[in-house]
Amino acid sequence: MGKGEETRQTILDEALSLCSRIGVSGLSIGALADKAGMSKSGLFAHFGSKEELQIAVLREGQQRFVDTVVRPALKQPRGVARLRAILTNWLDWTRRAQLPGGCPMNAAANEFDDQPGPVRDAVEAGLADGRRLLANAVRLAVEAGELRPDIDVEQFVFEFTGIVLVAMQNQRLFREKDANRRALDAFERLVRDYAVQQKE
Amino acid sequence: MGKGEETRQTILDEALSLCSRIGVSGLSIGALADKAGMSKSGLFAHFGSKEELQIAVLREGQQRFVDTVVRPALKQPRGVARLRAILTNWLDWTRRAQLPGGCPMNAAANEFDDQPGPVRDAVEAGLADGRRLLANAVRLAVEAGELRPDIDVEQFVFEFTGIVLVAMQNQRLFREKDANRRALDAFERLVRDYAVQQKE
DNA sequence: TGCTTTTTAGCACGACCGTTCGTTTCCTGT
DNA sequence: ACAGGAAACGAACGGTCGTGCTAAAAAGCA
Repeated sequence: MGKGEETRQTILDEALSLCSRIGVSGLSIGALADKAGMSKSGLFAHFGSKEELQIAVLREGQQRFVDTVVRPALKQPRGVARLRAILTNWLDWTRRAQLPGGCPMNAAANEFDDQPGPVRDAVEAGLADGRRLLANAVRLAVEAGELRPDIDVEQFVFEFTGIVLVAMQNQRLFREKDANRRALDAFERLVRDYAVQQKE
Repeated sequence: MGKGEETRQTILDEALSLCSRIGVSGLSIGALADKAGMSKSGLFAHFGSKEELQIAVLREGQQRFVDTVVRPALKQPRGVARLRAILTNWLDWTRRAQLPGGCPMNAAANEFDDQPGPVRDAVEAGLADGRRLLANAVRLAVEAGELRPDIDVEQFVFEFTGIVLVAMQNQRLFREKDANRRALDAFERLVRDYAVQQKE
């Protein structure tokens, strides 16, 4: 890895942590350059525009999400266990990934849902990736015989995502300690409803 | 209502619609003054600081939320019907309230959850109000004999909020037409699980 | 080593930011 | 109609924004 790639990576690390606190649009090149210990223009040269920087940061965040949430969950067997692992990993992935300010992608989704352009496209693509991934895990649970074959996968993903979103809001805004427990309870209820009939 | 109050109100209307698109922190006094057709300093005088403006906007948004979502739902009888009305009103309240850019309070919740200060406090207080209100409606449904007496009210509110959050993200970011249907389906499942036993 | 390419710094730019101040215009009550 | 106060304005402030341009420094390679 050449010098360029190296500093680019440290910039992205710093940018990710900064933007987790103040958001993707709040991220400013000057402030980021200070954090990274280099000049504005030197940093700028790595990306060419602020938009490119924002997109690069989101991509970096997504990769770290995969590394922190998805990959470890693959060690669980296919089915509900893996879904549960995804949930629990997801619930505190920002802490484990050293992003004290919350999920950058989620923040970006709220900031850019009304601002057409490449950044919004990147956010949409990123979240769509997550949905596909989740849908796959649900289908595996069906194949494993743990969830009903006639399940509406998209509906399951919808409700699963809702649990994650409200848990994050509760723990981030209200600093509630039991948000994760509530999320798990909701998950178990969700699974119970969509589980294969044990006998009527 | 004196002249001052009058223009202050038109400013807040304009500010609310603007901030629904670009967020509370993205709201700039210059841009807002242009929209309102007055000078920066003239507008500024009404609030004294940007922070005060932001808080005033959030308060205005909250009142409009009550007028658009809560008040109409009170026409429904206490119980599940009223809860369902709250949900359906909530799902498209930003359209009916002429806020094309989504719920300002939710946007602010994501922007300010890491930025201590009066604005964050206002957001937290506002959302806490909503939770209390929702919890009350749930308790009325219990009293009406439609939900189990041993229900965990906070848990119900938690899951209800999750449904709303994911529905909004889906309709705003993915422009999905069936987000509302999915939300209603999820709601009915929620209610079914917590309904009084019809007979075992 | 020297040479070429890549990477970084310095500086300046126009634009916009929130805010202050002094002035002018408008409204209101008598 | 007029005085007094409220409301709006225009100009300016110190800053920061993103973005170019040019030169120096560093890195990679012969």
